[in-house]
Amino acid sequence: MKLSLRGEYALRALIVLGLNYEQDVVRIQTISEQQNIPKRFLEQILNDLRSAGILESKRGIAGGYRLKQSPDQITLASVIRYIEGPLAPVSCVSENFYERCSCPDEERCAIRSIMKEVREAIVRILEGVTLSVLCDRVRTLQGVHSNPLDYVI
Amino acid sequence: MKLSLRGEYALRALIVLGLNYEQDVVRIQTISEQQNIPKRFLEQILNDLRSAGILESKRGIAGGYRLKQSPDQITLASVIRYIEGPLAPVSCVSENFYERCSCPDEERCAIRSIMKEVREAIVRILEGVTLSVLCDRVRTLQGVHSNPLDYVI
DNA sequence: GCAAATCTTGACTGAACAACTGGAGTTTGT
DNA sequence: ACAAACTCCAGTTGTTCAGTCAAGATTTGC
Repeated sequence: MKLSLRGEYALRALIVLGLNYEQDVVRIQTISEQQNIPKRFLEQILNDLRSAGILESKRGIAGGYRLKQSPDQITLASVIRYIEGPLAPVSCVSENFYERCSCPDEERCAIRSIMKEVREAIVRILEGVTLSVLCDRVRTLQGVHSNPLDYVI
Repeated sequence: MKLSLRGEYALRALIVLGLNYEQDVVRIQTISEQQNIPKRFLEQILNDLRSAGILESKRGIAGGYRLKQSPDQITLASVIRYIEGPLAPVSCVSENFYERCSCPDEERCAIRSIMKEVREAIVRILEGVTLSVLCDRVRTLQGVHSNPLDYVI
């Protein structure tokens, strides 16, 4: 698993929206400025998260994005799977993106058996961390502020 | 961490050479045919491993490659770091390939703290697996053969 | 109804990387 | 000297990454 900038931006944006959960929608530009993410690029990413059913949007002059799912139902694993693809280091050990690899005997492949362990370890962590856990961690790391949009992630 | 074909080929080749440790050199072509790896590509990869000090080569008509280090001194972590780069999912949590990321406060970044855990888990596994462990696992998975070059990895 | 701000969609680009392929050169054993 | 092997450099093809741009659709305030 490798997190590209795209994935990192997605997580940063989700945290902003998570801290603002059940409030009004947040504008792309607000997130873009606050998190220093190129606006056009962020547009794409948020749209992808909307197609994934994680966000919902409101159009027009008072428009913006908002979480559709509850923060404690959104795991890092699911977000990263959606944005980046497989969590496993090789796709022949991936559950969700399995692809056969070129080795002659997959069942008895020693490399594969190690990579399965790696995959397990990664999944165990990322399935366990929800957006609400992440937001809590932000609050802990930064202390309590009055306005959630002030958080530096 | 994501293992590209290049990295997978490197590991497969190393296993062949590991099973043949302290024997004669093995020719590129032998490894290529046995493991179904494009010869020219494998050439490059073995050369890289030689520059890394992991392999040594012998030129000429009876030439080929051989492990330079002992199999129990070669960890998967070191091989993958050399061939692929950082093990960490983002380079701002990498020990060996650290790069600052774009978030405003790295020390208090919640994403970073999760990614550190992921990195730790990956490293713990891959530092613990040496080439000799891997070769043992191949022998276990496949039973004992007379000729090490017969192993299907 | 109109303007302004916002999201939506899709195409486009430039750089980097992956996975090879080719060819010329060098070393070595016989 | 010669052929089989490795070494080194260069180029190719295709894909992904990280954006950018343009044009369109939607909503709201006035």
